[in-house]
Amino acid sequence: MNYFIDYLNQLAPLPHESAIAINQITIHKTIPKHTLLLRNGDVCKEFHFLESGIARVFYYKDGKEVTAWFASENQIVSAIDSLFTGQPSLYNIEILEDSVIWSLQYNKIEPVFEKYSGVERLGRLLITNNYLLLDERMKLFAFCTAEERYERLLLQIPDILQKVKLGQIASYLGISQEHLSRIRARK
Amino acid sequence: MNYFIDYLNQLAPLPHESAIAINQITIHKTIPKHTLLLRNGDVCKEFHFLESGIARVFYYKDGKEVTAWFASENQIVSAIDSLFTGQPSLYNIEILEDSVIWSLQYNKIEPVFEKYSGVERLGRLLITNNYLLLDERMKLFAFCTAEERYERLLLQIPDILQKVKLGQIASYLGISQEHLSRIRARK
DNA sequence: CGTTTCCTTTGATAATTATCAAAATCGTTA
DNA sequence: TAACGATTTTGATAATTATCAAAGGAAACG
Repeated sequence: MNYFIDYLNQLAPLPHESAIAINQITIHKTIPKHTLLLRNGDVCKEFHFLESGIARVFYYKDGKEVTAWFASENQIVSAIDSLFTGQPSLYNIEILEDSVIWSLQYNKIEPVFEKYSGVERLGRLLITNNYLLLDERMKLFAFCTAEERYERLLLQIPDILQKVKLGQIASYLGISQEHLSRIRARK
Repeated sequence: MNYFIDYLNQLAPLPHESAIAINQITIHKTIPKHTLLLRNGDVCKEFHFLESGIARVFYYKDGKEVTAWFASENQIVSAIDSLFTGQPSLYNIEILEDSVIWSLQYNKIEPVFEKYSGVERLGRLLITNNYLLLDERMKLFAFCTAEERYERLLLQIPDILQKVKLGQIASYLGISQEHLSRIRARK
């Protein structure tokens, strides 16, 4: 039916009827680069599936932007802290390259959960997946040096250097831009 | 009925029938301190609710123990990375003080999910909660100095100093034991 | 093109934190 | 209470990483 439904379907089989229900609360958009999908302080009400393009999640620390997450094709991006709590988010979501996305309106999903227990399961698997990703990121910080984290990121999103500024990558790795520059120099 | 069911019930209303179903796959145990509930390399097959006592999750890095998580009364502890993937865990789970726990046998939960969609929802909320906790921990590392993280931990588990060795706390905070000792000295 | 602006690299220095070794403290038990 | 083992603190030094400033390059725009 569409990329987003395909993605969900691969997490858990999604009957046609519930696929339609999800489709009805999902908006397909083309977003130009530099768009802010969410500004910190706002409540996040959607989560976005990236059909193509690249996005980053960042927050401000001492007035400076710090990247918390990158998302590229076939990934979910959202401010989960806000989406699930209804509290204003600390995070900003920025589209870095022209992107095609599917935005699911989370405030309309409750009736769909009620009606289709398979969707409830999908929700569980989706958040479980995201938990595991976050756990991976914690382990990466726990086990690996900045240099190793940098190499891992390159494996994960090989063309990230072409699309993202060095300072944004450095803050994602938890180091200063200068330090990342020096790490790259000695290779 | 029991502490664990009470806890679940407060996440989402749990009909009597499904409470019984959960109860049937849950084991109530008293665990003496220093017990290893899970050893790294093993697959985690349960998750544990702490009725009383304290536990920690740790891994080995360069032969040294590093604490990833503390859990105390009314909290869940598990090696979620392994529980949900079936892969061997990097984590160890150790009981630090004599504890009373409820261990849910996760490999028996699938039929319960199938039968009671409310339990599926509970599973979703449970993992969502844990996601938010992990996100908090990430933010703590992102936004706060080791000193602030230490103070936050004291607020969260005030008597942790009485129960846990300093080195274990230091590794949880991401610093050396000596450094934590010095942080404490200048207060 | 030439110029302007933004981004990355390089250099020098300072701050933070780790490491190693030894001393001090605490708790337990003979 | 004395003595032992375990834990924590302290001191000295080294390693890591940040910060600030300036130079070099690359991209964007007239």
